[in-house]
Amino acid sequence: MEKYSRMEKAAATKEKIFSTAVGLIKEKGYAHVTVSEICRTAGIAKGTFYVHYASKEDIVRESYYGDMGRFVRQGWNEFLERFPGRPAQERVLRFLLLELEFAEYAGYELTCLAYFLNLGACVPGPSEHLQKRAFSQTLHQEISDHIDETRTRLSADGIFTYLESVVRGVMATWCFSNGSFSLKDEGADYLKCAVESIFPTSGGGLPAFR
Amino acid sequence: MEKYSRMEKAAATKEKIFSTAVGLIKEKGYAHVTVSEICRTAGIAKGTFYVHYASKEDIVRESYYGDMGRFVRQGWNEFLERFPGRPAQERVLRFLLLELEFAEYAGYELTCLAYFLNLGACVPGPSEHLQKRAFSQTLHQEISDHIDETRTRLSADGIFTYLESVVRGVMATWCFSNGSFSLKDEGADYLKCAVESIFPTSGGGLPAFR
DNA sequence: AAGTAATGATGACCGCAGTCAGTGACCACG
DNA sequence: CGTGGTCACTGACTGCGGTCATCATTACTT
Repeated sequence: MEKYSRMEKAAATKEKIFSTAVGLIKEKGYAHVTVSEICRTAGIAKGTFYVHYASKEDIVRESYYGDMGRFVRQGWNEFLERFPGRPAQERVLRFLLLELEFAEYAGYELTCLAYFLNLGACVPGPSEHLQKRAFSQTLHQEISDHIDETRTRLSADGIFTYLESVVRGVMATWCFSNGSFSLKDEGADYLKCAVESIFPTSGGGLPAFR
Repeated sequence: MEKYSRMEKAAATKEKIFSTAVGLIKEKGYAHVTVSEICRTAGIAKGTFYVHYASKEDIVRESYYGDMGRFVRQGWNEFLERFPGRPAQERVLRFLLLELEFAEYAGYELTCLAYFLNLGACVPGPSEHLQKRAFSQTLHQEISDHIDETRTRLSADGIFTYLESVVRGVMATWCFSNGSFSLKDEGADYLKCAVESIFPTSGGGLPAFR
């Protein structure tokens, strides 16, 4: 074994905890994995887990939002490349759809759980800081860029909040209903409805994508 | 003490648990109240708690959604009385607003918690059954009654789901942001936006109410 | 009245997430 | 060197939510 600095060793430990935990959770489901089991499998002490993560939930949050960020970024770039210069309505809708698609891709349980845990983070009090999703910047920018094409009283910030709220709400409904409808189809209808009420329709549906 | 039947005794015990728990939670906050403490205060054994309630969370669910039902029903009747024969858009908007108003009335912590716990009920698996909110029937009926006035591809069911999703999403955003904006003002703007995209505007804003 | 079933109530017990006082390897500085 | 301090790491421990075999009392049956 090579010689590592303390920092490198710590980083390696954290990574080992993370990958072990994600593996176990994917294999057996979040509820059926205990922190002790993660530690046993990773070959570390329980206390070490809490050196690197504040809670069991932290693992899911980091995993889910990390993956979501990658997924959305990649899908967005792909869209821009294949369909450059599309109208604002379509661009915004496409972005929002990516979020829904990721939820469906990640699966019902994880989505519900991530939503749940993130919400849990704000339950105790205003002390906790909430996950800021970097990729949301893209949507915000997109809206600001086309604010003159909108027909609404809402400001750019308002539109952003409104649209993100709709996405959240649809996902929550999906969770509440035990994932009983298709986010990609029915969910997309709702998003379309919301986006069209902000950005005027410019003829034709969405071109096929994926 | 009078002679009670078994059922009456059981009901009294359940009520005692409920009122004790709600009292303690309002006093110290959900996270700082333990089931053991509730039992000690109510003068019953821990096992008894679980005879009447499936979990600590059940208390909050029952309390929150019970209050919400009463609040919405009362507000709705009041509205119908004072403003009979209003157009569909306004009626629907008013109903949705009542849900938001209740959230603000119940306060940030409880709302967030109720949302959180309800979502938690669907995390483990599809076995759990979700709280059916009786008062939602009213909104569903309202939409069905005015389905011919709408301008959208969505069915009555779709509109219902869509609008409820928007409410949910706005509430979630409010929770995520630590209750940093006014549901009654900013939240209402979002709802208006959603309702207007379904029901055509028929002149004038909402008349003052409350 | 005697036997039996049903049900509310019990509290010792379990497994879990999370804690904390302590240990030892590493690192900066004299 | 050595030595004092830092930091990753440890695991026995705590307190919690939740369970379950059991009891006690009421209600039903014959």
